[in-house]
Amino acid sequence: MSSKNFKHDLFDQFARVGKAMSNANRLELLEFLAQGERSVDELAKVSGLSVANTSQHLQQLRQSGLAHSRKQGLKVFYRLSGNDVITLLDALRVVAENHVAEVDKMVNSYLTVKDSLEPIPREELLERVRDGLVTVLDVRPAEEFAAGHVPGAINISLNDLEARLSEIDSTQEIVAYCRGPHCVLAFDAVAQLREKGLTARRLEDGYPEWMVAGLPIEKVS
Amino acid sequence: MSSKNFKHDLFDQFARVGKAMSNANRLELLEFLAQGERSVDELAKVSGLSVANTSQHLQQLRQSGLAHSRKQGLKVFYRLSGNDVITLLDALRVVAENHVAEVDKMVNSYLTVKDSLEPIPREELLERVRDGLVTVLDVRPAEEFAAGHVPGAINISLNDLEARLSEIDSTQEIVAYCRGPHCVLAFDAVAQLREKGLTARRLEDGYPEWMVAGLPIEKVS
DNA sequence: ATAGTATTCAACTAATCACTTGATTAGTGT
DNA sequence: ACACTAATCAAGTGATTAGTTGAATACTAT
Repeated sequence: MSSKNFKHDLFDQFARVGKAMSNANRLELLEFLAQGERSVDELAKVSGLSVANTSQHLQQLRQSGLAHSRKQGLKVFYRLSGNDVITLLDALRVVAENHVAEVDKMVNSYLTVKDSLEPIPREELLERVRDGLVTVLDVRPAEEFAAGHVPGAINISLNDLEARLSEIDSTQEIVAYCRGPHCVLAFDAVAQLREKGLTARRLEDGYPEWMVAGLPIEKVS
Repeated sequence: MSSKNFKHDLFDQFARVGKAMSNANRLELLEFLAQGERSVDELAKVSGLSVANTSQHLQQLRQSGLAHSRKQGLKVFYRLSGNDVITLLDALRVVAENHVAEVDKMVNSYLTVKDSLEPIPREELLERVRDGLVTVLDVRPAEEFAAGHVPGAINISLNDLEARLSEIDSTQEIVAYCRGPHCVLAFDAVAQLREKGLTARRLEDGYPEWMVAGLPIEKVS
């Protein structure tokens, strides 16, 4: 094999991974997979894609090395092939945030009051949880919460938030998080809570980033 | 803007960055850009693509936010938009190495004697340079060397290596590096040096990674 | 002005991609 | 064996992509 071809073939392999991340629907599927293992029809439901389409996207993710699959009975479960994939997705997000003008514009315009929603970094949250100063609110669906969450967090999915508002200690600051740094659930939750007069902020990242950072996690047994 | 659309639009923006990395030629251009600013025709020459094709790829990189351009006289110079792009490319490489079977196979088969070429990590090299134990060899072309290199490194491009072998202190271990973790120049250099009976190893990363890690660098003034 | 160089633009072709639809395979429960 | 469900496959459509070629633009030097 000549050095020239070796080089090009190698870049071709890297490009396969890039291709896997070149489609919005696949990126959304990857974000769901970052929460934990999921079956094809769960992913189809939650992403709003047809089952056949979802299946095809997932197969591409598997072929590019980003995901693994496992068959159990009727169902096929997909999962990320490793935590390095979460690191890669976050690197993608960081670059997009820093250099794609539209991303910054979108994030800011979706949240009219940007400054007051200044997100709290992981380490700071960990400290304040230790000191008992904050209520941590996980606004993801119950299944995702069950698969792993920030220690001490309470789980109220966004849909139920209004109804279950009384469960939240309104004297403490609330820190909401969900699937990732731009997951809208947390943005919406903070907006709702602030409307009710509570003090609320957003965690800078989501659960997958917390987990990859090696911070303590808790699971429903 | 509904939350559903916000989410999808955001992933669409992320996908633009993924698209930029979904093509082998663009990834190769990005690796060259990671060495420093380059004009379109330099990039065309070194990548072996036509000028028009190179120009179009570079425009895509600019539109996706990965690169910036600057016109000076007749020439247009492109550069990476930030060091976070190097971080992203490395995250891509890591995932490909870990999960794309072909990458591992290719890297190992190109170098028949893998174990003896065990690369040396950045920090270890830095120590050994301080202690004066190794000769650091930069096998990139002179222009890239000039734009920045590891302190104390000598520059002999791969083509000239055989002719300039006498310039190398054959009593010391030699550590070769080039553009990135898989840059073949360093692989080839190590193979050549070993053939001549010298002790040679490869730096684990290339110059861009060294620079992003915040380690000291040296430039030709 | 004129010639020369670097880059981009515009038009086109072949290949690949995203998605739909309907059929097919694999496993479960009766 | 039969019906049912989850997932995949196969074929087809319209859209996008990578590349070529030749013309157009922008700047420099004579």
